[in-house]
Amino acid sequence: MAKQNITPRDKDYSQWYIDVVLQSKLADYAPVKGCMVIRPNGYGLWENIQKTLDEMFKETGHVNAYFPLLIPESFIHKEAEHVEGFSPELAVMTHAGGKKLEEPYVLRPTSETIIWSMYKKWIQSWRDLPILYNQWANVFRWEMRTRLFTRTTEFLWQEGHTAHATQEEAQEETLKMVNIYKEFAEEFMAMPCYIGQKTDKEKFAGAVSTYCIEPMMQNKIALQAGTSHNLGQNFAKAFDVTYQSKEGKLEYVWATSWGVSTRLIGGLVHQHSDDNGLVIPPKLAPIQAVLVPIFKKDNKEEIIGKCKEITENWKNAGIRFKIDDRDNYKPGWKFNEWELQGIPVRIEIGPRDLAENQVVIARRDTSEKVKVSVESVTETVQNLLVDIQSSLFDKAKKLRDENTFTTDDYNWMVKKNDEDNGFFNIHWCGSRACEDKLQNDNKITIRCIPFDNPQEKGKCIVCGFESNERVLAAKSF
RNA sequence: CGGGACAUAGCGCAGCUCGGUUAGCGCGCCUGCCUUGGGAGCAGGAGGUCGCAGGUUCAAAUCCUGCUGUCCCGACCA
Repeated sequence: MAKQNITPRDKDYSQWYIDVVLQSKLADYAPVKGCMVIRPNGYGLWENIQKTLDEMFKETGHVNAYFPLLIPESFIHKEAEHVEGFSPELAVMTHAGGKKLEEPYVLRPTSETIIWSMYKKWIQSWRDLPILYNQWANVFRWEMRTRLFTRTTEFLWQEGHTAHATQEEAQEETLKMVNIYKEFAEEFMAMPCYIGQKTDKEKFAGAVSTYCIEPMMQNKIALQAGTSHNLGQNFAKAFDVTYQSKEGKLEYVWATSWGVSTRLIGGLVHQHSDDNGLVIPPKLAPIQAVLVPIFKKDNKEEIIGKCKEITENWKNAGIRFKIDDRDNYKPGWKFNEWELQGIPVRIEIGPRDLAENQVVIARRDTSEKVKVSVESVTETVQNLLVDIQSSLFDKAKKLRDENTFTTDDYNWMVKKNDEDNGFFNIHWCGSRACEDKLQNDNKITIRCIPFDNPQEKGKCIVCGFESNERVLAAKSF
Protein backbone atom coordinates (compact mmCIF):
# COMPACT_ATOMS: atom_id res chain seq x y z
CA MET A 1 0.00 0.00 0.00
CA ALA A 2 1.64 3.17 -1.19
CA LYS A 3 1.75 6.06 1.17
CA GLN A 4 1.22 9.12 -0.96
CA ASN A 5 2.75 12.19 0.61
CA ILE A 6 3.19 14.31 -2.47
CA THR A 7 0.39 16.69 -3.31
CA PRO A 8 -0.77 15.76 -6.83
CA ARG A 9 0.49 18.12 -9.48
CA ASP A 10 -2.98 18.77 -10.84
CA LYS A 11 -4.37 19.62 -7.43
CA ASP A 12 -1.84 22.25 -6.38
CA TYR A 13 1.16 22.80 -8.63
CA SER A 14 3.15 24.98 -6.21
CA GLN A 15 2.68 22.59 -3.34
CA TRP A 16 3.54 19.65 -5.59
CA TYR A 17 6.87 21.28 -6.44
CA ILE A 18 7.65 22.00 -2.79
CA ASP A 19 6.71 18.46 -1.80
CA VAL A 20 8.96 16.96 -4.47
CA VAL A 21 11.95 19.10 -3.52
CA LEU A 22 11.64 18.47 0.21
CA GLN A 23 10.68 14.82 0.11
CA SER A 24 13.25 13.79 -2.47
CA LYS A 25 15.78 15.41 -0.13
CA LEU A 26 17.12 17.84 -2.69
CA ALA A 27 16.96 20.68 -0.20
CA ASP A 28 15.49 21.84 3.07
CA TYR A 29 14.60 25.21 4.54
CA ALA A 30 17.43 26.84 6.47
CA PRO A 31 17.00 28.94 9.61
CA VAL A 32 17.82 32.04 7.57
CA LYS A 33 15.08 33.87 5.73
CA GLY A 34 14.92 32.90 2.10
CA CYS A 35 17.84 30.52 2.36
CA MET A 36 17.92 26.80 1.90
CA VAL A 37 20.28 23.94 2.52
CA ILE A 38 21.19 22.02 -0.59
CA ARG A 39 21.29 18.42 0.58
CA PRO A 40 23.48 15.72 -0.97
CA ASN A 41 20.79 14.66 -3.44
CA GLY A 42 20.58 18.22 -4.72
CA TYR A 43 24.26 18.98 -4.45
CA GLY A 44 25.08 15.82 -6.39
CA LEU A 45 23.03 17.22 -9.25
CA TRP A 46 24.81 20.53 -8.96
CA GLU A 47 28.18 18.78 -9.04
CA ASN A 48 27.23 17.07 -12.29
CA ILE A 49 25.96 20.33 -13.73
CA GLN A 50 29.21 22.01 -12.68
CA LYS A 51 31.38 19.25 -14.06
CA THR A 52 29.71 19.26 -17.44
CA LEU A 53 29.54 23.01 -17.87
CA ASP A 54 33.06 23.47 -16.58
CA GLU A 55 34.34 21.19 -19.32
CA MET A 56 32.35 23.10 -21.91
CA PHE A 57 33.78 26.38 -20.65
CA LYS A 58 37.33 25.07 -20.66
CA GLU A 59 36.92 23.67 -24.17
CA THR A 60 36.04 27.15 -25.32
CA GLY A 61 39.13 28.67 -23.78
CA HIS A 62 37.89 29.82 -20.39
CA VAL A 63 39.72 29.48 -17.09
CA ASN A 64 38.45 29.61 -13.53
CA ALA A 65 39.32 32.22 -10.91
CA TYR A 66 37.82 33.41 -7.65
CA PHE A 67 36.96 36.93 -6.52
CA PRO A 68 35.82 38.02 -3.03
CA LEU A 69 32.32 37.70 -1.68
CA LEU A 70 32.54 41.23 -0.29
CA ILE A 71 32.44 44.21 -2.61
CA PRO A 72 33.09 47.82 -1.52
CA GLU A 73 29.73 49.53 -1.65
CA SER A 74 31.05 52.36 -3.79
CA PHE A 75 31.89 49.91 -6.59
CA ILE A 76 28.24 49.08 -7.11
CA HIS A 77 27.49 52.75 -7.62
CA LYS A 78 29.91 53.24 -10.48
CA GLU A 79 27.63 52.04 -13.26
CA ALA A 80 24.32 53.90 -13.32
CA GLU A 81 21.99 51.17 -14.57
CA HIS A 82 23.76 48.54 -12.53
CA VAL A 83 23.24 50.35 -9.23
CA GLU A 84 19.64 51.09 -10.07
CA GLY A 85 19.00 47.45 -10.88
CA PHE A 86 20.67 45.92 -7.88
CA SER A 87 20.22 48.42 -5.05
CA PRO A 88 16.93 46.98 -3.83
CA GLU A 89 18.45 43.52 -3.51
CA LEU A 90 21.66 44.32 -1.71
CA ALA A 91 22.65 42.90 1.64
CA VAL A 92 25.18 45.19 3.24
CA MET A 93 27.85 44.43 5.81
CA THR A 94 28.42 47.42 8.05
CA HIS A 95 30.37 46.08 11.00
CA ALA A 96 33.42 43.89 11.39
CA GLY A 97 35.93 43.24 14.13
CA GLY A 98 33.61 44.85 16.62
CA LYS A 99 33.72 48.19 14.82
CA LYS A 100 31.70 50.01 12.25
CA LEU A 101 33.37 49.84 8.85
CA GLU A 102 34.65 53.02 7.19
CA GLU A 103 33.01 51.84 3.99
CA PRO A 104 30.33 49.18 4.04
CA TYR A 105 30.71 46.05 1.95
CA VAL A 106 27.91 44.54 -0.03
CA LEU A 107 27.56 40.82 -0.35
CA ARG A 108 28.02 40.26 -4.09
CA PRO A 109 24.77 40.12 -6.03
CA THR A 110 26.99 39.57 -9.10
CA SER A 111 30.67 40.34 -9.56
CA GLU A 112 31.03 42.69 -12.52
CA THR A 113 32.20 45.58 -10.38
CA ILE A 114 34.86 43.87 -8.34
CA ILE A 115 36.11 41.96 -11.36
CA TRP A 116 36.39 45.06 -13.51
CA SER A 117 38.21 46.86 -10.72
CA MET A 118 40.81 44.10 -11.05
CA TYR A 119 40.76 44.02 -14.85
CA LYS A 120 41.87 47.65 -14.66
CA LYS A 121 45.06 46.44 -12.98
CA TRP A 122 45.65 43.61 -15.38
CA ILE A 123 44.86 45.11 -18.77
CA GLN A 124 47.21 47.52 -20.48
CA SER A 125 47.74 46.26 -23.99
CA TRP A 126 45.80 44.48 -26.69
CA ARG A 127 48.18 41.62 -25.94
CA ASP A 128 46.48 41.18 -22.56
CA LEU A 129 43.20 40.44 -24.30
CA PRO A 130 40.99 38.57 -24.35
CA ILE A 131 40.52 37.65 -20.72
CA LEU A 132 38.18 34.69 -20.45
CA TYR A 133 37.50 34.11 -16.76
CA ASN A 134 34.77 32.18 -15.04
CA GLN A 135 34.07 31.76 -11.36
CA TRP A 136 31.94 29.29 -9.42
CA ALA A 137 30.52 31.15 -6.48
CA ASN A 138 27.63 32.00 -4.23
CA VAL A 139 25.73 35.26 -4.54
CA PHE A 140 23.20 37.11 -2.40
CA ARG A 141 20.12 38.88 -3.62
CA TRP A 142 17.60 40.03 -1.05
CA GLU A 143 14.36 38.96 -2.67
CA MET A 144 10.92 39.88 -1.44
CA ARG A 145 9.60 36.44 -2.06
CA THR A 146 11.69 33.31 -2.31
CA ARG A 147 11.07 29.79 -3.55
CA LEU A 148 13.18 26.66 -3.27
CA PHE A 149 15.84 26.65 -5.99
CA THR A 150 14.06 28.98 -8.37
CA ARG A 151 14.51 32.04 -6.17
CA THR A 152 16.51 32.03 -2.97
CA THR A 153 18.38 34.76 -1.13
CA GLU A 154 21.68 32.98 -1.49
CA PHE A 155 22.32 30.80 -4.50
CA LEU A 156 25.19 29.09 -6.25
CA TRP A 157 26.11 29.90 -9.80
CA GLN A 158 28.88 30.40 -12.24
CA GLU A 159 29.59 33.79 -13.68
CA GLY A 160 31.78 34.23 -16.70
CA HIS A 161 33.41 37.62 -17.14
CA THR A 162 35.31 38.27 -20.30
CA ALA A 163 37.22 41.24 -21.68
CA HIS A 164 37.79 41.82 -25.38
CA ALA A 165 39.52 44.22 -27.73
CA THR A 166 36.59 44.63 -30.07
CA GLN A 167 32.85 44.93 -30.00
CA GLU A 168 32.56 42.13 -32.55
CA GLU A 169 34.58 39.76 -30.43
CA ALA A 170 32.49 40.53 -27.34
CA GLN A 171 29.29 39.95 -29.28
CA GLU A 172 30.64 36.68 -30.61
CA GLU A 173 31.50 35.57 -27.06
CA THR A 174 28.06 36.56 -25.75
CA LEU A 175 26.30 34.50 -28.40
CA LYS A 176 28.70 31.60 -28.05
CA MET A 177 27.92 31.29 -24.36
CA VAL A 178 24.16 31.49 -24.62
CA ASN A 179 24.40 28.76 -27.23
CA ILE A 180 26.48 26.67 -24.87
CA TYR A 181 23.73 27.09 -22.28
CA LYS A 182 21.14 25.93 -24.78
CA GLU A 183 23.26 22.95 -25.74
CA PHE A 184 23.79 22.03 -22.11
CA ALA A 185 20.14 22.44 -21.17
CA GLU A 186 18.91 20.36 -24.06
CA GLU A 187 21.62 17.73 -24.15
CA PHE A 188 22.06 17.12 -20.43
CA MET A 189 18.98 18.47 -18.69
CA ALA A 190 16.61 17.26 -21.41
CA MET A 191 15.13 20.73 -21.33
CA PRO A 192 14.19 22.15 -24.73
CA CYS A 193 14.86 25.87 -24.84
CA TYR A 194 13.82 28.83 -26.86
CA ILE A 195 16.80 31.08 -27.34
CA GLY A 196 16.81 34.75 -28.11
CA GLN A 197 17.42 38.30 -27.04
CA LYS A 198 15.85 40.07 -24.07
CA THR A 199 13.93 43.28 -24.55
CA ASP A 200 15.38 46.45 -23.03
CA LYS A 201 12.92 46.13 -20.17
CA GLU A 202 14.12 42.63 -19.35
CA LYS A 203 17.85 42.95 -19.93
CA PHE A 204 20.53 42.84 -17.27
CA ALA A 205 21.16 46.03 -15.35
CA GLY A 206 24.24 47.45 -17.01
CA ALA A 207 24.17 45.40 -20.21
CA VAL A 208 23.90 46.63 -23.77
CA SER A 209 22.09 43.45 -24.71
CA THR A 210 21.07 40.25 -22.94
CA TYR A 211 20.47 36.84 -24.49
CA CYS A 212 18.72 33.97 -22.78
CA ILE A 213 17.34 30.48 -22.91
CA GLU A 214 13.71 29.99 -21.95
CA PRO A 215 12.32 26.51 -21.35
CA MET A 216 8.67 25.80 -20.60
CA MET A 217 7.91 24.14 -17.28
CA GLN A 218 5.09 21.66 -16.76
CA ASN A 219 2.68 24.37 -15.71
CA LYS A 220 3.37 26.05 -19.07
CA ILE A 221 5.22 28.92 -17.50
CA ALA A 222 8.65 30.11 -18.61
CA LEU A 223 11.75 29.81 -16.50
CA GLN A 224 14.68 32.02 -17.36
CA ALA A 225 17.36 29.36 -17.23
CA GLY A 226 20.51 31.06 -18.42
CA THR A 227 21.57 34.52 -19.51
CA SER A 228 24.50 35.96 -21.42
CA HIS A 229 25.19 39.68 -21.57
CA ASN A 230 27.04 41.89 -23.95
CA LEU A 231 28.14 44.63 -21.57
CA GLY A 232 29.59 46.87 -24.28
CA GLN A 233 32.04 49.30 -22.74
CA ASN A 234 29.79 50.17 -19.81
CA PHE A 235 31.91 48.59 -17.11
CA ALA A 236 35.18 49.48 -18.81
CA LYS A 237 34.09 53.11 -18.70
CA ALA A 238 32.81 52.88 -15.13
CA PHE A 239 36.13 51.44 -13.97
CA ASP A 240 38.28 53.21 -16.54
CA VAL A 241 39.67 50.07 -18.11
CA THR A 242 41.53 50.83 -21.33
CA TYR A 243 44.06 49.07 -23.49
CA GLN A 244 46.53 50.27 -26.04
CA SER A 245 45.67 48.95 -29.49
CA LYS A 246 48.05 47.75 -32.15
CA GLU A 247 47.80 51.23 -33.61
CA GLY A 248 48.90 52.69 -30.31
CA LYS A 249 45.56 54.24 -29.41
CA LEU A 250 43.91 53.94 -25.99
CA GLU A 251 40.55 52.16 -26.25
CA TYR A 252 37.98 51.08 -23.73
CA VAL A 253 37.72 47.31 -23.30
CA TRP A 254 34.61 45.39 -24.41
CA ALA A 255 32.97 43.09 -21.90
CA THR A 256 30.61 40.15 -21.53
CA SER A 257 29.21 38.25 -18.59
CA TRP A 258 27.09 35.11 -18.44
CA GLY A 259 25.69 32.80 -15.83
CA VAL A 260 23.55 29.90 -14.80
CA SER A 261 22.62 29.04 -11.25
CA THR A 262 21.20 26.40 -8.94
CA ARG A 263 17.89 27.57 -10.36
CA LEU A 264 18.61 24.96 -13.01
CA ILE A 265 17.90 22.31 -10.40
CA GLY A 266 14.50 23.86 -9.83
CA GLY A 267 14.01 23.79 -13.57
CA LEU A 268 14.88 20.13 -13.63
CA VAL A 269 12.18 19.40 -11.07
CA HIS A 270 9.60 21.57 -12.82
CA GLN A 271 10.43 20.02 -16.18
CA HIS A 272 10.42 16.30 -15.52
CA SER A 273 9.06 15.28 -12.14
CA ASP A 274 5.67 13.72 -11.48
CA ASP A 275 3.26 12.73 -8.72
CA ASN A 276 5.60 9.97 -7.57
CA GLY A 277 8.43 12.43 -7.03
CA LEU A 278 11.60 13.47 -8.73
CA VAL A 279 12.59 12.36 -12.22
CA ILE A 280 16.25 12.90 -13.08
CA PRO A 281 17.67 12.77 -16.61
CA PRO A 282 20.27 9.96 -16.68
CA LYS A 283 23.14 12.16 -17.81
CA LEU A 284 22.91 14.26 -14.65
CA ALA A 285 21.82 11.58 -12.19
CA PRO A 286 24.36 11.01 -9.41
CA ILE A 287 22.98 7.46 -9.28
CA GLN A 288 21.73 6.21 -12.63
CA ALA A 289 20.71 2.72 -11.63
CA VAL A 290 19.85 1.17 -8.31
CA LEU A 291 19.82 -2.56 -7.70
CA VAL A 292 17.30 -3.81 -5.18
CA PRO A 293 18.09 -7.33 -4.08
CA ILE A 294 15.11 -9.26 -2.77
CA PHE A 295 16.38 -11.67 -0.18
CA LYS A 296 15.74 -13.62 2.97
CA LYS A 297 18.37 -14.40 5.52
CA ASP A 298 19.30 -17.70 3.93
CA ASN A 299 19.79 -16.40 0.40
CA LYS A 300 20.97 -12.86 1.12
CA GLU A 301 24.57 -13.55 0.25
CA GLU A 302 23.73 -15.36 -2.93
CA ILE A 303 21.51 -12.58 -4.24
CA ILE A 304 23.79 -9.73 -3.30
CA GLY A 305 26.59 -11.72 -4.87
CA LYS A 306 24.62 -11.79 -8.10
CA CYS A 307 24.18 -8.01 -7.91
CA LYS A 308 27.92 -7.60 -7.57
CA GLU A 309 28.53 -9.99 -10.42
CA ILE A 310 26.18 -8.09 -12.70
CA THR A 311 27.72 -4.74 -11.88
CA GLU A 312 31.31 -5.88 -11.94
CA ASN A 313 32.22 -3.86 -15.01
CA TRP A 314 29.79 -1.02 -14.56
CA LYS A 315 32.30 1.40 -13.18
CA ASN A 316 34.44 0.95 -16.27
CA ALA A 317 31.35 1.14 -18.44
CA GLY A 318 30.54 4.50 -16.88
CA ILE A 319 27.29 3.47 -15.22
CA ARG A 320 26.78 5.15 -11.86
CA PHE A 321 24.98 2.64 -9.67
CA LYS A 322 24.17 1.58 -6.14
CA ILE A 323 23.29 -1.77 -4.63
CA ASP A 324 20.69 -1.20 -1.93
CA ASP A 325 21.47 -4.07 0.40
CA ARG A 326 19.85 -2.59 3.49
CA ASP A 327 17.91 -5.23 5.38
CA ASN A 328 15.85 -2.90 7.52
CA TYR A 329 13.62 -1.92 4.60
CA LYS A 330 11.46 -4.17 2.50
CA PRO A 331 11.82 -4.17 -1.28
CA GLY A 332 8.50 -2.43 -1.80
CA TRP A 333 9.57 0.36 0.48
CA LYS A 334 12.80 0.74 -1.45
CA PHE A 335 10.99 0.86 -4.79
CA ASN A 336 8.96 3.81 -3.60
CA GLU A 337 11.92 5.54 -2.04
CA TRP A 338 14.11 5.37 -5.15
CA GLU A 339 11.23 6.46 -7.32
CA LEU A 340 10.70 9.44 -5.06
CA GLN A 341 14.38 10.29 -5.46
CA GLY A 342 14.17 10.04 -9.23
CA ILE A 343 16.74 7.33 -9.94
CA PRO A 344 16.31 6.62 -13.68
CA VAL A 345 16.60 2.82 -13.63
CA ARG A 346 15.80 0.22 -10.99
CA ILE A 347 16.85 -3.41 -11.15
CA GLU A 348 15.03 -5.96 -9.03
CA ILE A 349 16.72 -9.26 -8.34
CA GLY A 350 15.07 -11.96 -6.26
CA PRO A 351 15.10 -15.72 -5.91
CA ARG A 352 12.54 -16.19 -8.68
CA ASP A 353 14.78 -14.23 -11.06
CA LEU A 354 17.82 -16.13 -9.97
CA ALA A 355 16.10 -19.40 -10.77
CA GLU A 356 15.33 -18.18 -14.26
CA ASN A 357 18.64 -16.36 -14.76
CA GLN A 358 16.93 -13.03 -15.28
CA VAL A 359 16.26 -9.69 -13.59
CA VAL A 360 13.42 -7.18 -13.62
CA ILE A 361 14.28 -3.70 -14.87
CA ALA A 362 12.01 -0.75 -14.21
CA ARG A 363 12.37 2.71 -15.74
CA ARG A 364 11.44 5.73 -13.66
CA ASP A 365 9.99 7.92 -16.38
CA THR A 366 7.29 5.53 -17.62
CA SER A 367 7.18 2.95 -14.77
CA GLU A 368 7.55 0.21 -17.39
CA LYS A 369 9.05 -3.07 -16.21
CA VAL A 370 10.80 -5.62 -18.36
CA LYS A 371 12.45 -8.95 -17.65
CA VAL A 372 15.85 -9.50 -19.20
CA SER A 373 18.43 -12.23 -18.97
CA VAL A 374 21.34 -11.70 -16.63
CA GLU A 375 23.74 -11.67 -19.57
CA SER A 376 22.04 -8.70 -21.21
CA VAL A 377 21.46 -6.52 -18.14
CA THR A 378 24.40 -4.21 -18.73
CA GLU A 379 23.54 -3.58 -22.33
CA THR A 380 19.86 -3.11 -21.51
CA VAL A 381 20.65 -0.59 -18.79
CA GLN A 382 22.99 1.35 -21.06
CA ASN A 383 20.37 1.50 -23.77
CA LEU A 384 17.69 2.41 -21.30
CA LEU A 385 19.70 5.33 -19.93
CA VAL A 386 20.07 6.70 -23.44
CA ASP A 387 16.42 6.11 -24.16
CA ILE A 388 15.19 7.75 -20.96
CA GLN A 389 17.36 10.78 -21.63
CA SER A 390 15.86 11.27 -25.09
CA SER A 391 12.34 10.36 -23.99
CA LEU A 392 12.42 13.04 -21.33
CA PHE A 393 13.53 15.59 -23.88
CA ASP A 394 10.88 14.50 -26.38
CA LYS A 395 8.15 14.61 -23.77
CA ALA A 396 9.20 18.08 -22.65
CA LYS A 397 9.42 19.27 -26.23
CA LYS A 398 6.00 17.89 -27.03
CA LEU A 399 4.48 19.71 -24.09
CA ARG A 400 6.21 22.91 -25.13
CA ASP A 401 5.29 22.67 -28.79
CA GLU A 402 1.68 21.85 -28.03
CA ASN A 403 1.46 24.87 -25.78
CA THR A 404 3.25 27.40 -27.91
CA PHE A 405 0.77 29.38 -29.94
CA THR A 406 1.17 31.77 -32.81
CA THR A 407 -1.64 34.24 -32.53
CA ASP A 408 -2.74 37.74 -33.47
CA ASP A 409 -5.85 37.63 -31.30
CA TYR A 410 -5.29 39.53 -28.06
CA ASN A 411 -8.49 38.36 -26.38
CA TRP A 412 -7.85 34.75 -27.28
CA MET A 413 -4.32 34.97 -25.87
CA VAL A 414 -5.51 36.52 -22.63
CA LYS A 415 -8.20 33.88 -22.24
CA LYS A 416 -5.82 31.03 -23.01
CA ASN A 417 -3.22 32.48 -20.67
CA ASP A 418 -5.70 32.87 -17.84
CA GLU A 419 -7.04 29.38 -18.27
CA ASP A 420 -3.95 27.33 -18.89
CA ASN A 421 -0.86 29.51 -19.45
CA GLY A 422 1.27 28.87 -22.52
CA PHE A 423 3.83 30.53 -24.77
CA PHE A 424 2.64 33.00 -27.36
CA ASN A 425 4.34 34.07 -30.55
CA ILE A 426 2.96 37.53 -31.02
CA HIS A 427 3.62 40.66 -32.96
CA TRP A 428 4.94 43.49 -30.85
CA CYS A 429 5.61 47.04 -31.93
CA GLY A 430 8.67 47.36 -29.72
CA SER A 431 7.24 49.96 -27.36
CA ARG A 432 7.71 49.80 -23.63
CA ALA A 433 4.10 50.85 -23.11
CA CYS A 434 2.70 47.76 -24.83
CA GLU A 435 5.17 45.54 -23.01
CA ASP A 436 4.12 47.04 -19.68
CA LYS A 437 0.47 46.61 -20.52
CA LEU A 438 0.94 42.92 -21.23
CA GLN A 439 2.60 42.48 -17.87
CA ASN A 440 0.29 44.66 -15.83
CA ASP A 441 -2.92 43.34 -17.30
CA ASN A 442 -2.04 39.71 -17.89
CA LYS A 443 1.25 38.92 -16.11
CA ILE A 444 2.62 38.17 -19.56
CA THR A 445 6.19 39.23 -20.19
CA ILE A 446 8.17 39.13 -23.38
CA ARG A 447 10.56 36.29 -22.67
CA CYS A 448 12.74 36.92 -25.68
CA ILE A 449 12.98 37.89 -29.29
CA PRO A 450 13.90 34.45 -30.62
CA PHE A 451 16.88 34.15 -32.95
CA ASP A 452 14.95 32.04 -35.41
CA ASN A 453 11.78 34.13 -35.44
CA PRO A 454 10.19 34.32 -38.82
CA GLN A 455 10.60 37.86 -40.12
CA GLU A 456 7.16 38.91 -41.20
CA LYS A 457 5.04 42.00 -41.28
CA GLY A 458 2.22 42.19 -38.80
CA LYS A 459 0.43 44.32 -36.27
CA CYS A 460 1.28 44.66 -32.58
CA ILE A 461 -1.12 42.47 -30.63
CA VAL A 462 -1.59 45.25 -28.09
CA CYS A 463 -1.76 48.53 -30.03
CA GLY A 464 -2.03 47.42 -33.66
CA PHE A 465 0.99 49.43 -34.74
CA GLU A 466 3.16 47.80 -37.38
CA SER A 467 5.65 45.12 -36.41
CA ASN A 468 8.33 43.30 -38.37
CA GLU A 469 8.70 40.14 -36.33
CA ARG A 470 7.12 37.98 -33.69
CA VAL A 471 8.35 37.74 -30.11
CA LEU A 472 7.91 35.03 -27.49
CA ALA A 473 5.64 36.01 -24.62
CA ALA A 474 4.57 34.08 -21.54
CA LYS A 475 4.10 34.12 -17.82
CA SER A 476 7.35 33.44 -16.04
CA PHE A 477 8.58 32.24 -12.67
C1' C B 1 6.70 45.11 1.32
C1' G B 2 0.92 44.79 1.70
C1' G B 3 -3.43 40.98 2.38
C1' G B 4 -4.66 35.97 4.21
C1' A B 5 -3.50 31.24 6.69
C1' C B 6 -0.39 28.60 9.80
C1' A B 7 3.50 27.58 13.94
C1' U B 8 2.22 21.72 19.73
C1' A B 9 7.85 15.16 19.54
C1' G B 10 11.83 14.09 13.40
C1' C B 11 7.08 14.49 10.08
C1' G B 12 1.60 15.05 9.90
C1' C B 13 -2.04 16.51 13.30
C1' A B 14 -5.74 16.80 17.87
C1' G B 15 -6.22 19.71 22.29
C1' C B 16 -7.22 26.22 22.47
C1' U B 17 -13.76 28.33 21.66
C1' C B 18 -15.00 28.09 27.77
C1' G B 19 -7.30 28.76 31.39
C1' G B 20 -7.13 23.95 36.06
C1' U B 21 -4.04 16.46 37.19
C1' U B 22 1.35 13.80 34.37
C1' A B 23 -0.18 17.64 26.84
C1' G B 24 -2.34 13.24 23.38
C1' C B 25 -2.79 10.41 18.42
C1' G B 26 -0.76 8.42 13.63
C1' C B 27 3.75 7.77 11.01
C1' G B 28 8.86 7.69 11.82
C1' C B 29 12.94 6.45 15.49
C1' C B 30 15.42 2.70 19.32
C1' U B 31 15.42 -2.82 21.29
C1' G B 32 13.80 -7.74 20.33
C1' C B 33 11.10 -11.39 17.59
C1' C B 34 9.12 -12.25 12.93
C1' U B 35 9.22 -10.84 7.89
C1' U B 36 11.19 -9.32 2.77
C1' G B 37 8.58 -9.66 -5.45
C1' G B 38 5.13 -2.25 -4.51
C1' G B 39 5.82 1.76 1.76
C1' A B 40 4.48 -5.82 6.65
C1' G B 41 3.17 -7.59 11.90
C1' C B 42 3.65 -8.12 17.34
C1' A B 43 5.79 -6.62 22.07
C1' G B 44 8.56 -3.18 24.76
C1' G B 45 10.87 1.82 24.74
C1' A B 46 12.96 6.83 23.90
C1' G B 47 11.56 11.50 22.44
C1' G B 48 8.03 18.15 24.27
C1' U B 49 11.14 24.57 28.07
C1' C B 50 3.52 23.72 23.09
C1' G B 51 7.98 29.10 17.35
C1' C B 52 10.47 33.39 20.32
C1' A B 53 9.84 37.54 23.94
C1' G B 54 6.79 40.06 27.11
C1' G B 55 1.95 40.67 29.67
C1' U B 56 -2.81 39.17 32.40
C1' U B 57 -3.74 35.33 36.28
C1' C B 58 -3.33 31.64 42.26
C1' A B 59 -2.65 28.97 37.54
C1' A B 60 -1.32 29.85 30.27
C1' A B 61 -0.39 25.17 24.71
C1' U B 62 -5.18 27.76 25.82
C1' C B 63 -6.41 34.90 26.92
C1' C B 64 -3.62 39.79 25.32
C1' U B 65 0.66 42.45 22.85
C1' G B 66 5.04 42.37 20.06
C1' C B 67 8.55 39.63 17.15
C1' U B 68 10.29 35.67 13.94
C1' G B 69 9.57 31.91 10.34
C1' U B 70 6.85 29.05 6.60
C1' C B 71 2.97 28.70 2.95
C1' C B 72 -0.72 31.11 -0.38
C1' C B 73 -2.19 35.77 -3.20
C1' G B 74 -0.23 40.51 -5.06
C1' A B 75 3.77 44.25 -6.24
C1' C B 76 9.76 43.20 -7.38
C1' C B 77 13.48 39.80 -9.34
C1' A B 78 18.19 34.71 -11.84
